[in-house]
Amino acid sequence: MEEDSRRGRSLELSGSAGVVDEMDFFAKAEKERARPASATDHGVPHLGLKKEDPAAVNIGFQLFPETLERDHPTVQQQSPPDEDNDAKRVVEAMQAELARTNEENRRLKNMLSDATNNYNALHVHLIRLMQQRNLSDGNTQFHEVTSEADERREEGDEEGGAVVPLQFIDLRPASVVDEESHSITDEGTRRRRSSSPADQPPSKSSEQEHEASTRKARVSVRARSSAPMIGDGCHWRKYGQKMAKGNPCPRAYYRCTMAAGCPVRKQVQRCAEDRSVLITNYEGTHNHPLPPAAMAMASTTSAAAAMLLSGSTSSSEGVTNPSNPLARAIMPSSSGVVTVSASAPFPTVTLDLTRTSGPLPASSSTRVFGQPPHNQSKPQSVADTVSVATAAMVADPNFTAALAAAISSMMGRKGDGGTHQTSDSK
DNA sequence: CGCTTTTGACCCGCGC
DNA sequence: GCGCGGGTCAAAAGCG
Ligand SMILES: [Zn+2]
Repeated sequence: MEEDSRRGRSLELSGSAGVVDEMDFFAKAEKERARPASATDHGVPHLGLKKEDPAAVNIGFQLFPETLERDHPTVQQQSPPDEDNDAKRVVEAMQAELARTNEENRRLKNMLSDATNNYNALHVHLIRLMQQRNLSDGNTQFHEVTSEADERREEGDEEGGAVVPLQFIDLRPASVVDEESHSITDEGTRRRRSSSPADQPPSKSSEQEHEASTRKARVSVRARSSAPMIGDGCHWRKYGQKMAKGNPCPRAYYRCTMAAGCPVRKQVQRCAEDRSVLITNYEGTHNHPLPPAAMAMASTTSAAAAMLLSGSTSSSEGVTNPSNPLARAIMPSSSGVVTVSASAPFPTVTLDLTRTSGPLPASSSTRVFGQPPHNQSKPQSVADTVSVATAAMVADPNFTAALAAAISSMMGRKGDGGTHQTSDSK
């Protein structure tokens, strides 16, 4: 009976969930409850951003103060103190300067978070639009979408506030989407242990089965980090650990505990050759709002997947073209290498942050390969591999640059140093 | 106290 | 049918 109840629960979860897909990523959600730039108006170009209540703004990215301060050299006074007064004054001056810098830093941080949130919302929206487009009439021009997105940006921010209420994109292939079937009999449905066959017989419609085969996209993140696990804004409970066969490093299994029935699972494993590389595999769909920090990655990856999936309809060309707005949209936030492949039963998005170079992300490249899981017109061949050197960030230099900088800096230092906090590891 | 981690047992799909 | 290997469970141990 236990197992039965469990099964029921899992079912309930997937069913209750709006059925969305996504995954989270790092960024520890540290509540910087600090007072935001109070009266001071963000002297930054507002990209149609709306700043909501400061308290809500908390982002994971932490740009280090050092950087900023370096930029903004504080008052240096080499001359030895002739008098105590002088010295004091100097100190005071420095303190003041410091305070100011801090303040500015904070402001920037907040702004960044705002931008991120907004961006995420927009991002998601864009993706959704894309999918709809692709759905309605297969391959359309992306231009329209682009313009729409732009408009959206100017006005859009309803969701841009704090903890983005809006869920994630469901990147299920069109075939599944159009049929908005609700309860997803997840593969997790299969439960074992003991036997209480008294339960209802598994009556699966063929469609459901089909969907099951489609499964959800999986996301794997490769990042350099010596920490046991990268914090991604969610709480995870470890439920297992196994030794990989040809690999001395064990693999750990986690489950999301942020919400009662979050079916999201993830497995963390260390790369065999390069111990400094941590491979995190996400799978499943959160049924609760994610912290903004997590959202960034989530939307990015799912966006990538969506692009692949939907783009496949109109042949890979659409995806290949660097001018593809979607491609551009995806790149900015992930200054790494995104690899999407749908060869497996389920599409897989791979975010590679291994070679995250410090400076600006002009070097991001997207690699897409794979085919739609089920596409009658196309052969299931291994898939063509397309490489796109994305001339990313064309849109908003300011915004994008800031975001990129924040991310790269975060990863550069923290990741390498092996300090990727484990917000949840406790 | 409520939570997470630990850890051996167990389930299950798959190839032989 | 059997063995294997990946994945999961759950009881007990830890921890703040
Ligand atoms: Zn979750």
